Amino acid sequence: MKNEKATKKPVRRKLADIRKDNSDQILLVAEKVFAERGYRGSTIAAIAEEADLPKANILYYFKTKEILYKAVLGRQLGIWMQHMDAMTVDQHPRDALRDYVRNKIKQSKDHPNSSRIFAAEILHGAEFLQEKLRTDLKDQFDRTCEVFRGWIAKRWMDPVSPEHLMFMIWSSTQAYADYSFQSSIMLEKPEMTEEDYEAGVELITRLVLKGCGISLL
Amino acid sequence: MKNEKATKKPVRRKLADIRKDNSDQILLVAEKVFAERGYRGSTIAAIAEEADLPKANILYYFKTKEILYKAVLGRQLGIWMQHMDAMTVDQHPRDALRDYVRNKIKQSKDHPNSSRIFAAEILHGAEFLQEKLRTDLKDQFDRTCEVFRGWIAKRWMDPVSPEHLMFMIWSSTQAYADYSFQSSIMLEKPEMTEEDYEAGVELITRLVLKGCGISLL
DNA sequence: GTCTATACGAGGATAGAC
DNA sequence: GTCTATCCTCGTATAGAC
Repeated sequence: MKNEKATKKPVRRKLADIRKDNSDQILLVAEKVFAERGYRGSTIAAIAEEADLPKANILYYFKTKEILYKAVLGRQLGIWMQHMDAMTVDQHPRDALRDYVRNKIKQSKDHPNSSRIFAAEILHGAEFLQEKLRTDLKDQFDRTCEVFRGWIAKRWMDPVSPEHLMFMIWSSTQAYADYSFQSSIMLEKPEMTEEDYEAGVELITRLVLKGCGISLL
Repeated sequence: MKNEKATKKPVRRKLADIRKDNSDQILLVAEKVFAERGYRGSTIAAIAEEADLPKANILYYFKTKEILYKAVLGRQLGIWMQHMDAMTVDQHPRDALRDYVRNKIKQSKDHPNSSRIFAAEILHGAEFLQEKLRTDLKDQFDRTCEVFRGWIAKRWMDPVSPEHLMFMIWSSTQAYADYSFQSSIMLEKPEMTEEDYEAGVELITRLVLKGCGISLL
């Protein structure tokens, strides 16, 4: 066994574990900072301070700021897409769409930072994310559009454009993360409540279902 | 022959006009750069280069980068809100909402930069815009919600939440500017066409009207 | 593996010539 | 009103002690 002498820790932890814990912690903090201030607005110093570590330590784990940012993006892509997959052509669109809208808004509530990072990234041309959009997201998008087409073929919903329906659901649900600062100002409260999100779910579900000719019951 | 007044412009123009022309030109270019790269990502050098002027000239007209950015924001707020005002309680919601959606998407198409600047600003906490949101936009928002309530009272539409309906219309129409990079990737085209915007108008109008119990005819 | 000190470059802002 | 040269701060990244 090598390097046994090197460990000063009383607890026996593999170096790989320490590394993973620390880099997970950094990723978590970086996600928050990037979401709040954007890629260029975020400084390594700010991330370091938030993580309560010296600057150099951040760069020990992630060699450059760009590498760290891409790591954050990559980690979030799965979270961001995970619910699209749940819709299948065998389900009735009433249930599938209702669940999707609910889950997507719940995600906006629980992980607003993932959503904001993606939104900012796309807004500015998806410089770092373009390739993943063209592959991962595009595949998922096509599969989901295919499900919508299946429902239309079964006469379970009206023949609306699957692509634009998807855009509408994405944007209106994401708004509950991306524009929540604005929404809470309009609603005159310090921040959105559970009831506000619930009202959003209800309204969007209603518009989608009735709009596509699917009865609500 | 030495052109005796070569240093001066041959056309007699007031200094005030020169100033206005130049600052207008700078604002136009700055709008583009800020939209593409965000506030912190934009450099005065980049704006100067795009405007084909030296750096110092930009700062002669706008003392600081922040002042320039706020000028851009202020200039766009009107454009961004102008169509909300057009909806009145006397109109039938079928016509008013259809026109609003159409105009809002047209705006996303014609002025994508205004929309992107606002979206980025709000995403990151509306640091520079918060006051204007609390006053100008909030007032307009309240008036429009009041119009919706009037329609509901007249039984012209179902009793849906005016606030969340507004959020839904804002976000889904704005997406045609903010997320157009993503949308065009999903649609597998270099950029969105006239027909794509038209399909968006149609889908959103349909969902809003049918969703609120307003007949389409 | 952790941290201090520092090199180095980018970018905002200013002085002052023309 | 226009522009060159320059200052200076801030932020990334590295070297090297512990």
